[in-house]
Amino acid sequence: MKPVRAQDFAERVYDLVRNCPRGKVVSYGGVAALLGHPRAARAVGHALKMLDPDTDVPWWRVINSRGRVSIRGGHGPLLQRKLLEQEGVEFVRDRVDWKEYGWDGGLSG
DNA sequence: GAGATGACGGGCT
DNA sequence: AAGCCCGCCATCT
Repeated sequence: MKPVRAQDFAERVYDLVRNCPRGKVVSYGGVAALLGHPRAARAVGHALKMLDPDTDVPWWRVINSRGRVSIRGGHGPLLQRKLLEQEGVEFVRDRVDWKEYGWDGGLSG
């Protein structure tokens, strides 16, 4: 058994987000729960925050439990919304419908 | 080691 | 519905 380092947590987040099918979205809490840490939603946000602009992780598919973009300030939220719309995700009242685009963690995509 | 921060979530007012 | 507070976890200073 290889010891689980804190840094690995971020890697697990990236690996899971990479599994998120195109055109779908998942919440921070959802990612955390799938990783075995249902209360580590904030930690997931940190992991994505540390990502580089050249990363291959679809961080934009991760939003908050309200179906809203959590990033504040700058072009961050605008970029995320644009990327999602490019994948077919529709925004209603600046929100995404979970029963329509919500990802349950399975390979349904 | 301790304190503060944040791309969160749920509950209460 | 909108705003405020507390709890949770990982990272940074």
